[in-house]
Parts: sequence; C-alpha cells; structure tokens
Amino acid sequence: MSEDKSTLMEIRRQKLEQLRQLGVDPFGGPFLHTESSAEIRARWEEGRKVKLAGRIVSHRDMGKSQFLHLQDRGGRLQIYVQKPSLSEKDRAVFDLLDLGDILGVEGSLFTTKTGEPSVRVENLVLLTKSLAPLPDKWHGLVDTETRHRHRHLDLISNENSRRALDLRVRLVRYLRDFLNQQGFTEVETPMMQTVAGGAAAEPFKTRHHALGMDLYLRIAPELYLKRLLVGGLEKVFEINRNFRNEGISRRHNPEFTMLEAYWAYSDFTGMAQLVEEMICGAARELTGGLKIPQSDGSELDLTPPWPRKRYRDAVREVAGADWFELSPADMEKRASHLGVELEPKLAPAEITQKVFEKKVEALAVNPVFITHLPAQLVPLARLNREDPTVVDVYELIMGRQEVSPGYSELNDPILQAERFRHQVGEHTQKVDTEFDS
RNA sequence: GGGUCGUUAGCUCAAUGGUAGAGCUGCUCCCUUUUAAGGAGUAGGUUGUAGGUUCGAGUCCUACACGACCCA
Repeated sequence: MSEDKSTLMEIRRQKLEQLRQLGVDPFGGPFLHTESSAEIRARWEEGRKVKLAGRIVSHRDMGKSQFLHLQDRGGRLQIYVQKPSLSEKDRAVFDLLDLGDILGVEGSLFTTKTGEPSVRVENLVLLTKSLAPLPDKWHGLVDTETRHRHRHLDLISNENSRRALDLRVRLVRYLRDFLNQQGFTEVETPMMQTVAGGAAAEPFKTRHHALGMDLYLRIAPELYLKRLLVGGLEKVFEINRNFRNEGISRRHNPEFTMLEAYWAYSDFTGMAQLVEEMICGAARELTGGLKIPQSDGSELDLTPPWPRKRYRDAVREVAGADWFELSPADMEKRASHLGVELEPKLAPAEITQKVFEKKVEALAVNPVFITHLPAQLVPLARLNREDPTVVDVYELIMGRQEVSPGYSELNDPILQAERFRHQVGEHTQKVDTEFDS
C-alpha cells in the first residue's frame, strides 16, 4: 500500500474496499432487538447475554485483548474483544475498524479487574463504516462555529451537548403536559402571514407563486391566537417557531421557539401565578429541585412565592425614594452616580428605564415579577383602573434577563383601534405570554 | 456597527526576527483485563489571503477574509 499521499479519509476508503472483498457490507442492514447501554446497566446481571449497537468512540489495543467503548443514546459501555476467540472473518473485520464506525455486538456481561461493566464480545457486525475521522477524542469538538454548524459532530463528541439537548426536549415536553393539564388547548397557527404582526421586529419575506403574493414568516403567533379566543376556545397555547430578521448573537437566534398562551376571563395576576407554577414544576421535573447552580458559581433560587414588585418601587429601591420627584437634570446626575451611562437629552421616563435595565434587571438572579409598568413602555396593554399612567402587565425577570411578559389585554376594540392608529406602521407590541381579561 | 483577541499538520496547541515542533489521530510492530493504556518505529506543512519592511518573516507593518468574546 502506498501511503505517501494517503490522507485519513483515503485510508478509510481503502478499508471500505477491503471489507467488500471479505464479503462484508460496510453499510449493513437492520440490527434489531438490541438493548441500550443504559438499559444494560439498569438490568445488570453477570453472564447475561446482550445485544448492543453503538458508535466506536475509544479503542485500547492490548494485543490479543482489545477494549472499546460503544456510545449510544443511553451513554457508553465498554466492550471487550478477545481476538483469538473471534472467527477468522470477524478478526479480519475487526482489524479494519476505526473510531467512528457503528458496530453491533453480541456477547455476555462481565466486570473487568478494574471494575468496569463490559460486554465480552462473541459476534460482531459492522453496521456503518465511518469515512471521516472523529473530532479529537480528548478535547472533543471545541470550535464554536463548527459545533453550531455541525450539530451531529457536537453531539457525538460532547457529553454536555447531549445533556443540553436532553434537557431541552424534556423541558418542552413538560411545558406541554403542564398546560394541557391546566385545560389549555394546544394549537398551531399560520407561519406565513400577509402581515407580520404581534410584535415589533423585522420579518423574513417569502413568495407564494400560486397566489402571486409576498408573504412574511411570522414574528409572533399573537394575532391568530387571539382570534381563537374570539372563536370561543378560552384557553389556548402554542409552542412553535418564530422568525426575526435581526442581529444574530448567542442569545438571538433568527428562528427561535416561543411559548405563547392566552387565557380568557383571567388577568395578569392569574397568568403570573400560572407561570410561577409552571417554571417551578419544570425545575423539579428536570433537576429534582428548585435551586439551580449558575455558571458563575452562584445559585438561582426558585422557591415560591416569587416577589411581585411594582416597577416604580423597584426603581426607588435602587435609585432613591425621591427618584420620581427629581428634576430631569438631577435624574441624570444620580443615574451617572449609579454608574448608568446615558445618551444626552433623554426624557425622564427613558432615564428611569435605563436605570431599571442596568440596576434592577441586570442584577436580578432570583425570579421577580415586575408589575405596573409605565403605560408609555407598553402602549397596547390595559390601563390600570386606579392609576392610568401604568398598565396591568408583568415582566418576569430571572437570571439577569427578561424571561416572560404577561398582559391584561386591552379588550375594548374601539380604544384599541385608537391606540393602534397612534403606532407607526403595522409593527406594534412586544409579546410572549398573553391573555384576555 | 465599535472594541479586544485569534487563524501554524486531520484534531488540540508550541515556536526572541535566524533550520517550523509536540501530543492525539493515521500507518508498521510488541503486549490476553485496559481507562486520555504503555513501548518501538513511521508518515503528515504554500504557517488564512495579498502586499510591504528586512541579508533573513509563523513572528514586524498595511489591507482584506473568516471566526471568537464583550459592547451597541
């Protein structure tokens, strides 16, 4: 074999040919009735015969003794191959295996000298030959871009990524189950809309040839969910994609999944209660508790009840009890004293909002519902009966960021039309979790 | 859009302006309970691109491309 110009991938191609010459299909057929590595561990019994399939992720060659780890949906399990005990053909196949290949084995369970649960292989079947080498076995896949663009490689080589995916899947399942139990109906509403409404964001545009018209990918499902309430569904929710044609960052995916729920005859206090129960339930389901360790070493404590705090009270706590009596000039002075940077000539409400973002929101690790937001910030929500300068809206903050807003919707159609006309264009309000009162 | 850092072997990373290296992977061997196994050998490079400075550039300068992180 001339190896002068051989690349890793060319060598694997050559092995492919050698396998075919042995009469082995390198991309084999079904391999049914296997147990996962997790099931085998759970039902451990020395000497029991098992059938297992997985990707070869490590190999330690001791001459006649060979140790490999197979990775499957349930984790990893070591297999032990005593080469002399294999058939001549299996031995030839074994010598052509690489890291990354998918292998099926049959054998019996035993524990090695060093105490590792293992399968003593009696028969092996090559299920899929891998033509490309795996990422570094020790460092895994580290390049962030590659990890995001080649998720399959990330999942093969990074345990953390597999765990994150598992958590995400279980979270969505829990949210769905919880809302169903609460009597909410899950629906799917149009992704392609003639007007991208329900939020203020730049939409993606697409074209429907048969209709001869431009359509927008939705930026929010709000308008269609509200129509279902009008139609009498009373409690609806949707967990689905939304598309926003804006800047990309680690926290802003142009297509992202959002949960939005509407609840007739309730109001923002009822919705806050629901969200609190839902998130606490999800935390218990996923982590077994209500204290979530954070990457910076601190702890997020979800123990209910979560405080409800009025926006103005929250600002007074960090900026002084007399904050709202200050002149605009004094507000600017105090804001800069607090370390909040301001652009020149902001209105008092804007300065207040800056202080809120930097000194309340950015510091709130544990959950808090901020209620009674200034009406200017949320133009289409229902005004508070006692104080028409604020709206019946909450903003749930945790982990130093906004997590979920909830509204008492404005349900006076005449008033809403009037407010709407004051908005510029068709893009209007922010949404996430909403309901009709 | 702004700032900082980065781009060297398939992967992870080294290399005062003076002969481009290591570990892993691969390949050839030794080893019948290993754990990032070990041991012997071997292969692998247009140092992101284009220019410039210099006797000499992976290293210094300029521009560009791509990316990461932070900020808006």
